[in-house]
Amino acid sequence: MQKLQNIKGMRDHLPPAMLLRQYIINTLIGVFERYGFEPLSTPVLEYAEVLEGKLGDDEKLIYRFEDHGGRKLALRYDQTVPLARVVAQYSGQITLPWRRYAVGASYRGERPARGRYREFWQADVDIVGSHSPLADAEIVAVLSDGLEALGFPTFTTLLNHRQVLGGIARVSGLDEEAAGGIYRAIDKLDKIGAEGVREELRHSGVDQGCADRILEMVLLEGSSEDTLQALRQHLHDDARAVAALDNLEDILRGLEDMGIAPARYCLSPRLARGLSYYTGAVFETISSHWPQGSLLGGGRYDDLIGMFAGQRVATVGLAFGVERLHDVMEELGLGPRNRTTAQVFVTVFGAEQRVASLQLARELRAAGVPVMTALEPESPLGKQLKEADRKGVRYALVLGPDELSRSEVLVKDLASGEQRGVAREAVAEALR
RNA sequence: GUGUCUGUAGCUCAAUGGCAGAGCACCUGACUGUGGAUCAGGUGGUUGUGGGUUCGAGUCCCAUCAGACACCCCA
Repeated sequence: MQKLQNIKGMRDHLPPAMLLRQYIINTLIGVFERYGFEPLSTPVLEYAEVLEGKLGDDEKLIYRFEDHGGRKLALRYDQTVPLARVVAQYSGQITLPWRRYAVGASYRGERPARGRYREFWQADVDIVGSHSPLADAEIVAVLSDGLEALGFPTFTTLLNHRQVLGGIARVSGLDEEAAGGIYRAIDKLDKIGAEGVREELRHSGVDQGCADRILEMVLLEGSSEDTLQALRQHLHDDARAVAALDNLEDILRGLEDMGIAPARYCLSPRLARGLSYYTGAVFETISSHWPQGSLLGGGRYDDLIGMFAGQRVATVGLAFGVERLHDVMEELGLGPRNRTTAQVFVTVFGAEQRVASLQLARELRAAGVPVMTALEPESPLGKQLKEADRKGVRYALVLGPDELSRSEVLVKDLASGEQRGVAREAVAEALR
């Protein structure tokens, strides 16, 4: 018999963890659907060639398999490539622009860390087929509303644009192609400080004057409007950067018009992200409670979704990482503290009262109250109450001879210890 | 993928190279219509796994698996 253990980076989710996970997922789905996003589900397995050639260096992280027929398969790496496949495969059945969400597992053979696993769930939202800055704004709005619905007290979404970074590189006289390392250095500003970035830039072969110019732009702080104006002055010679700043201004106005609290977002020229497939706006949410890095992120990627269709399909989206949210919420004590699904435990006093108790449970369920019943009518009441308490059920109901003779039910609040007799027909109401 | 650290009862952790232990949890009872508190008793281990050194290994060495942290990258 093999030792029982999990595959590295893959976890079991026991009921307490599962209850919080489901709360997170259900809460997010609620927000998505209030914006009119539609659900999509695709298989966890894809033909390997569907995933190949889209991820660059990350390709080695893909889990690959052969099935019994020798077909080369792969576990999906994210929800984005499957979306691209669906958009191409069902073009006749999909009306653009399409707001779609997908919740499910993806797999990456990375080194696991806190908030980062080899099997992980994402709640992914995208708007497919729209260039509008309102689409970008709406994704950020969904992000904001989602985190607020989950009860996050503080978070900020940093906004930037790929062509703002490109402009910063260009006006500093750098080869854009070779600028990847520079973006990564810039992105680390908050972690390693201005001098750390200067050091890294120098290592990348950037001369002192260039580094100073880059840092001057990247260190801009303050209101989004001020940052925007300052960047316009620095980048006014670069047409693509100017267009990007116009786009960011439109997105910011969209957020304002949508009524998203200004404290929730901020223009940040230092935000870089992976950038491998982003083509426009990028964003990333940070929280002081998650020093490990970004809570979630996303952006516009106009080239990726259309690749199977053979045309550009403007798309903007983001992914909520369920495990990461779960780990942060657990640390912060956010979310419901339920340890079980049942709100009520119906005891069975004895053989004589068994029918009455089971029928009461049925009535409560019909009224929408989640109920679990005692399975051992012979066991003493104390033991049944103990079971209810240990399961974490809020109320215990007792239907003994005394209660039955008065057509009452004893309702005991296991948290406070208070108990009272309630008329049988009023029990469901009393438990609300 | 690189580096550092950790792994002993269900959980949190003790044990100088020399008899594997405690607290909590769990089970039973004190308590035949009342859970939590208290008291008494009890169950529970191939010390992650496989090798090696040694008279003797939880302890030292090697490998491996898993976890944590910092890089890398990301949800």
